[in-house]
Amino acid sequence: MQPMGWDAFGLPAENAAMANGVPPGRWTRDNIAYMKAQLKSLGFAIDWERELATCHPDYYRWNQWLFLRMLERGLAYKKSGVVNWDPVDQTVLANEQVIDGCGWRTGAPVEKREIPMYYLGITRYAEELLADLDGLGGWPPQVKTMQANWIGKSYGVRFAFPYTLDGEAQLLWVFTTRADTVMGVTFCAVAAEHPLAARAARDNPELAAFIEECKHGSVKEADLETIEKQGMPTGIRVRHPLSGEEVEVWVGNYVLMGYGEGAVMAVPAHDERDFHFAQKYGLEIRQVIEVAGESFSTDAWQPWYADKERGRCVNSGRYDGLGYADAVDAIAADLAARELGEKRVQYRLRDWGVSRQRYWGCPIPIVHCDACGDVPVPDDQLPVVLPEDCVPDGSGNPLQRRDDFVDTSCPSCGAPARRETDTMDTFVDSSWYYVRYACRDNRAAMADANASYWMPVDQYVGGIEHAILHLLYSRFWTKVMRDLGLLDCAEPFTNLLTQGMVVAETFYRDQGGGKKRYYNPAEVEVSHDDKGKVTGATLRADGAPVVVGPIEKMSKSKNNGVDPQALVERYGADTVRVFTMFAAPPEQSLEWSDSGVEGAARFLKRLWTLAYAWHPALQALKAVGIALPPVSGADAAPLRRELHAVLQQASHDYGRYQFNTVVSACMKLLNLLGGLDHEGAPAWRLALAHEGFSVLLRLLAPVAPHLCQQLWSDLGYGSEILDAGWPQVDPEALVSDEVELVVQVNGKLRGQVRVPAGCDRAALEAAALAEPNVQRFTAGKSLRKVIVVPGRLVNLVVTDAS
RNA sequence: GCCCGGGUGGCGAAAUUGGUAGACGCAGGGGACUCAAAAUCCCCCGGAGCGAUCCGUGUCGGUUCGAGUCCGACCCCGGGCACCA
Repeated sequence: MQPMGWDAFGLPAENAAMANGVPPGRWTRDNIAYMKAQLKSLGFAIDWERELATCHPDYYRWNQWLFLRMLERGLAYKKSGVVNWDPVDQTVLANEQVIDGCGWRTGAPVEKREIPMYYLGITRYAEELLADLDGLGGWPPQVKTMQANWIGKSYGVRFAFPYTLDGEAQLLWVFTTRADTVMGVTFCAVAAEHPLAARAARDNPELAAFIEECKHGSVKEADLETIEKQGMPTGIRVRHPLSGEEVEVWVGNYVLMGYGEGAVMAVPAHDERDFHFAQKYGLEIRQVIEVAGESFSTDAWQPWYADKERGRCVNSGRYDGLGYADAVDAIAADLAARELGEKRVQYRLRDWGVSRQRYWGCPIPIVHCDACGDVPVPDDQLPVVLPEDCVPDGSGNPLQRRDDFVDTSCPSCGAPARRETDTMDTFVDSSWYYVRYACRDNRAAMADANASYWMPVDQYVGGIEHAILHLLYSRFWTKVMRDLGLLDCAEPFTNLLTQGMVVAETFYRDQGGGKKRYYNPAEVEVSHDDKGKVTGATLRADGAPVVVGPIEKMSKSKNNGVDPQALVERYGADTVRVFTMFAAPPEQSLEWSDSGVEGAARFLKRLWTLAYAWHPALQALKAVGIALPPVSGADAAPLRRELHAVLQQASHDYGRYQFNTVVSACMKLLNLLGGLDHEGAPAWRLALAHEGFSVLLRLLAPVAPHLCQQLWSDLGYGSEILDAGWPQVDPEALVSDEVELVVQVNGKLRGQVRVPAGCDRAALEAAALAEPNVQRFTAGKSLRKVIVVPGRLVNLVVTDAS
């Protein structure tokens, strides 16, 4: 069970409050008391207020302390940032659609806002974060691939286009990974937030309007990539650094200010996006790369236009004939000679903006003073704590209206000053909680020798949705703590299991104005057609229809979470655990359904009944202290072979976290034991049952601990199943003197043969050819080849006799 | 749009990583027990065919003695895309 705190993904207490009808987002002292009680009733032996909760003042203290250490080292800094801003809509208040106890999800289009923000310098660790992925052998490869792509190391050239503006010589810097195409530049494009765009807009109202329009879009990469590419010329011209030709600067809505220089060179002939942009606005497309045997046309884009491997420079003066690598070298050297550029390694990764305009988060420990500027809160005044009785009303960050929080004095000069009201991203909280668990009692330090002793975490389990952000932030935070001498490890998690999402249907009604109200699956009656397809859904409360939305991961905002508590109450925890583990392997996403829970209940019931059927015989055996005879003989051998084969498979599957087939193995063992007659059983059968139950109970104990512990002691194996040790495969039991092989003819199954275990190839071939059904397919053909897969099959390759 | 996964019976899935496709369950059908029902137990259960056999792992193509598994193209679904956390 995952330890629970206030963040580290989802506030359990908040969910509990919502489930109990407490209006979400009304964070009053009463609610907090209620939530504490909820946590206690859920059986968490955590005094969360004193110890573990990541919102606890003592945890905030170290968030803030480390933030200040980063600030001292320039690893945290303040700069202007562009964020998405949900417009506040008071009418939503009535609908109780809430996010984060602060902002209200309105469904209205977002605006971009430019505000001062604090950033953490994760990009300084980009190289190490990338390189250390190689050492993470216990991580799923796809997670490492995702992180590597996210960091996005690329080799390129940073160079400048000189220009003169307002009588001053200036440089427009750009970055490109395709310097070999630089002679094909026909224009440049800058982001709407670029200073050059602002300067040009000063005497160009049309451009100013366009820039204003760009500000209304989203800053999300997904949206930027899918919007229609739009642009407008600035009228400003810059000089090509190599050819000296003048090229025009455009403002493009697809250029990101936060990435690279906020400006790009455009080579329409060899970049697909530039190509379409140039086509749309009638800009020049100049071919400077050719591939032998292909012909270039400005009519339509072809993938080879961007081919780095086969391309050669043309129409590029002295670079003609060079391939990609040589051309980049030559061009970079020439740019360097003019002091207008150099080779540069670039990362896609951006610094981590941690400022949030929300109430519920760790306060950023800064005081704003008119005289001294932004002053860090001194260590001895940490932590800066949140007022607990704040009631968000949907009109922005409520901290801004709390004078008792905001009004303070400057730590430097003592004059009246204002506290920063932005709080930290809650990813900060989740970046090191596992470190704090190992040294939670230490009031004097963020981490100590205990933390270093326990770290790194041997086995971390989390949802695949955290593959990039949370897991990358945690790795970064660990490296920062190491560099500050707080930890002696460089990576937080040795082994990683990424669970698939539990997904469920979403149900909603449109509230008008793009707003939606989501209903929990428990409140909804779903109708199906004969094939089991969903045909519609109605709300139980009023019988009127609701819209069936897409199947998505369970979340608060979509209100599609399903609480297994009802099942636990009806069937017991062991049954629900067996059912859950049996449903699918943990890495796979799973659409939640109750069907099948009956099967799990039946299985445990059968196990219990069968164990007690054998109970008197096994007890009697124990009472007289007879040593069990070895399980041997012709009757026992095949059964014991099966027992150990299943055990081998189950142990293997535990090793790869495939718990569904472990449960399946336990069911097979039960079926095997159920086939043994316990009435007046001979010694070998008693011994086999004794061995069988001991294996089955130990395999199942991690999944159904209560029942297995009880049976373990009832059947007289010992007092604690936890101390029993893992069952071991007996290699002798697996040995068989006969094997059954499949016979194929030309790859198609035609028969089976039983042969002695040590049978040689010739005898095997003969046996296969002798099989009557096989002969039907080989008669009159000539045998070309015989393929033998030991222990599995013989494949006879035949052709028509010629 | 980009990155990462996935697609197998009516349903959840398995196939020890290129070697008998559908293990183990759920649902369904039939039977036993019962006055009856529940529970329990037994049998059947991908499609076509009396059968031999043929077809079948999202679609199309390829490699191979042999492909759910490998390669190429495409379709659909899920996760992430930096302020949901």
